[in-house]
Amino acid sequence: MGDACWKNELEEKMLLRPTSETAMYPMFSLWIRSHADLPLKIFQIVNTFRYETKMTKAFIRVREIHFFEAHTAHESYEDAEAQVKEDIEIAKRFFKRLSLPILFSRRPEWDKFAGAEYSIGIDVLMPSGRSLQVGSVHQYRQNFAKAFDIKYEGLDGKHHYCHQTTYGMSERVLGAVVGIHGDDKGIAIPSSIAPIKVVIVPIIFKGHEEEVMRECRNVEKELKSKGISSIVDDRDKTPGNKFYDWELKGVPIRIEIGPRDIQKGVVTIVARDGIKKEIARDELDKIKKELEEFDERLYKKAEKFLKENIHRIKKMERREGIVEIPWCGKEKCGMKMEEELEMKSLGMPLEKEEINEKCPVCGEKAVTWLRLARSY
RNA sequence: GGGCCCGUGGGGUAGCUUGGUUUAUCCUUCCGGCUUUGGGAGCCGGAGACUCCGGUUCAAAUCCGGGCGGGCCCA
Repeated sequence: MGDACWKNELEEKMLLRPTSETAMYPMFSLWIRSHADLPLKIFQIVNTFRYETKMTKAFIRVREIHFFEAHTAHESYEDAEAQVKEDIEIAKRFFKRLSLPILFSRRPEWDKFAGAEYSIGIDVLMPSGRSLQVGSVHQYRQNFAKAFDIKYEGLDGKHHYCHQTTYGMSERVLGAVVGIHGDDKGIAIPSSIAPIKVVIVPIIFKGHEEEVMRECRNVEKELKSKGISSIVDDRDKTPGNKFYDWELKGVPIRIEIGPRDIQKGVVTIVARDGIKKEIARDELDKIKKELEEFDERLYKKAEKFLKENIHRIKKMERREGIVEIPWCGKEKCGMKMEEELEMKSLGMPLEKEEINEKCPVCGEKAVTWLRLARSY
């Protein structure tokens, strides 16, 4: 950041902090005395500022980043490795709940976090065809422990350096939700995070006002008692107007209740993605399943897009989305691919896989696939 | 870091080139009323703006300089 920031007096006084590692690890070295203190797992939410003057993009490239991150310290490399595996499992569950398909890639050496033994990036593919990193897991081994003197006394009575990991995400996750699930009508929010899961729109006809409103209130009350957050839209607007409004805001399910529904003993439900059906008035429990199915459709749609846009290619070839190219593992060849394809490396797939291809740059035997994409 | 563009009611805009007949246009929004309601209804009434500072001029939303804010491309 250098003098760019304090050359001129700022309107707001600000305090700059160094990286989390630098701020936290001197404390780790005080807190950690013996193996009984391990594993140590610290979670924090912290805002970091990046010197971005131009090219900011809401959620995706911001000056103030809202990070949430986990720092762990362990006795052994194996314990730290187990933590990394657990982090990956947590990420799978977390992003699945957001209906976001993700890719794990082990970043190439030249692109790992400085000080890490290795870094795993969690990426999504945005509708623009560009990848977006939404999370990272780092294995630090003893690198930081040695730098910050983080030691514990083991059962053997000797002092050992800890093994550390970190795991973090930011509001980019929201950018991914909005970008991937959004459409021309507005955003679509998976039910797991939708503040309002169901909106009830009364379809009022002259002479049925009270009857319809009463029914709407009853349905609302019932849904709430089942733990489904819902509201009745009783504004003085036409139903069509309300439909557009709630679609813009991304509410997963809309319930329409009019005289016809009451007469038939049903409610009409329409999911944010357009699926419409009637369910019996006394089977409102089914809404829960409808919400799950909505989330699953969001996921499937995004997964289909991701799969259709991952291209395994054997020679240097420009494609939209993400490419996977056989790679010998040499930095020089990786750089060449980045340069020629005008893409950045995401890294290697975590899953080990036999590969009988040749690196298209040097012609030597490939040891892995290298993923590349235009990224944010 | 280099280059380019833009700031007009809550949102979107016209007006700016050629300064003055503009009480600053239109759509939307918001408030009140009547009426209507199964995909953006209608009528009546009301509210709401020239980013800031300086300059030129009889006169500035309009021209000039700067600040602040925003956007895009390149590194």
